[in-house]
Amino acid sequence: MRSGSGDEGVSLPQVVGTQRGPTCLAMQSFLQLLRGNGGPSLPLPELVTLAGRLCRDLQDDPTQVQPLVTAVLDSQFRLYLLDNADVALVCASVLAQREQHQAACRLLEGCQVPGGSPKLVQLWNDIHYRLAMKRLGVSTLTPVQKFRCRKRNPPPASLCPNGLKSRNFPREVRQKLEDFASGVSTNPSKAEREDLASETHLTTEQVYNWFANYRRRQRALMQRAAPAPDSAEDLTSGEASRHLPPQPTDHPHLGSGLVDRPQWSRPEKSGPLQTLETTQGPWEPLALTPDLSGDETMPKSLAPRSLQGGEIHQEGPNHDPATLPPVCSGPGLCPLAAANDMLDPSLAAPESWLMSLALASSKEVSFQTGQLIHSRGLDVTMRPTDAALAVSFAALREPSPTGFADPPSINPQGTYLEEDPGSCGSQAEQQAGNLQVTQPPAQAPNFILTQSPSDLTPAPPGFPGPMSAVELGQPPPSSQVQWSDGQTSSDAFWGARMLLELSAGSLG
DNA sequence: GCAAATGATTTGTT
DNA sequence: AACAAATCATTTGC
Repeated sequence: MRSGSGDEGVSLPQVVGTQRGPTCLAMQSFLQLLRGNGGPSLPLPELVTLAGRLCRDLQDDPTQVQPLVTAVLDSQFRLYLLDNADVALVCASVLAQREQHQAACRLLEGCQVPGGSPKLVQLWNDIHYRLAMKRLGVSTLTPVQKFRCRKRNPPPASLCPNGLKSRNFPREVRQKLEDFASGVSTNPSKAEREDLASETHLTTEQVYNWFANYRRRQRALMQRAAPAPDSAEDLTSGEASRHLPPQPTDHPHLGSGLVDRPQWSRPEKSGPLQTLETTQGPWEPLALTPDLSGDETMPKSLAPRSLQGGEIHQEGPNHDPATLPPVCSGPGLCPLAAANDMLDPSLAAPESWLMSLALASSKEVSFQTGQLIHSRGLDVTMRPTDAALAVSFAALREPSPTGFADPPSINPQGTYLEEDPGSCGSQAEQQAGNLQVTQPPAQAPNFILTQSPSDLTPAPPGFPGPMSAVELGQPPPSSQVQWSDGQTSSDAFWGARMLLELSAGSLG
């Protein structure tokens, strides 16, 4: 912004290209104009414009700028000339360089630059930084010291007539962006960003940055809320043990708009559960071996692996991603709003339950964080969304009538739900209620199938026998699943229904 | 005064 | 170009 320059369309002596000579022609004529007796031989506005152009062009040349500033400050037209932003900037800068800080500040206070000037504000601040450094006897100021300096020495209103702009976006703007992130997408398309930019009066780049920061910080929040140890030493390190997961309700947007991560808080000792990686890779399979009974230690096959750049790690023969249904990620497949409504971060990681399910069934299970669960061990390919998982989890916490029990041999110390099982229980109840499932308070934080599916024939009371993919409606790659009763449901929720029916014993 | 929040920038990758 | 990650600078809340 060059407010106050106003040098377009005025025929003035050329300065550029001649400024290196000791006798700048333009400046010589300018100095002569300044010395005019009784009034300038050039109309005042043009004189001001010429002064501004000279100052701008010569500002980096001390040998030229010094006499120029002296001439301006000694001129009878000083007050007019200083209303040009470039003149004021150069003059104040020179004064500041001469350690005449007070004079520079008075000059800046006195100039009336139309519309203000960010550069002059910056200079004003720089001058006060220097004064503060001098006072403190330091060579640099910390950002906070600078901030306080600015607060103590606000720039004159004439330099920023519209007031100092807040660095943060207005509340309404942020609200709009957050609404979009939680209700539509955290990753808006270019067209959507352009729409948002015009709605919020931000630039598309600002909108992009906002969503990038949003995604990043939501992930960080999740990682902080649900630290999954990468290694044994992580479990004992101060960093890992210092921060307990914050209450999810403290973060109104936690769980809103996060489409690539599960939202549940995770107990610290989540043991063999896969670390939540930040990748958005389509799959993060985890091959489980069935011989975990009674052993709390992490099996080798469960050692966390880093997953870089969405690379797919496959360790089991049944985990060819090409044969798996597509990740539920489209808005049509995973109604985000519904997911968010049902999502409850306070529920312990539902992967735990499904892992247990698979463990007990002596089969393999692999899962991708939050979006996809694949348990071929049950002849089921589950693709619930986060919401479905939450519901599934809630339903599965019903231990006895569904054939679930607490085999201490597999998960002897309630590893998955160590913290505050009571609150989890009430949450589970609430979640289950959303699907008309009566959920008693959780009495045992861990459950497991007592038998593998192959041993479940005949099924225990209320529990279905081994289920084939056909019986359960192996999810086609499409978005609809047909159930045995003829109903169809989107695959966003069929995993939940499967588990609900499973737990209610209505399947099979 | 400190920590957290926030917007922007830089760098590297796909 | 889009994106993630790391980082910086600034602002805010306590």
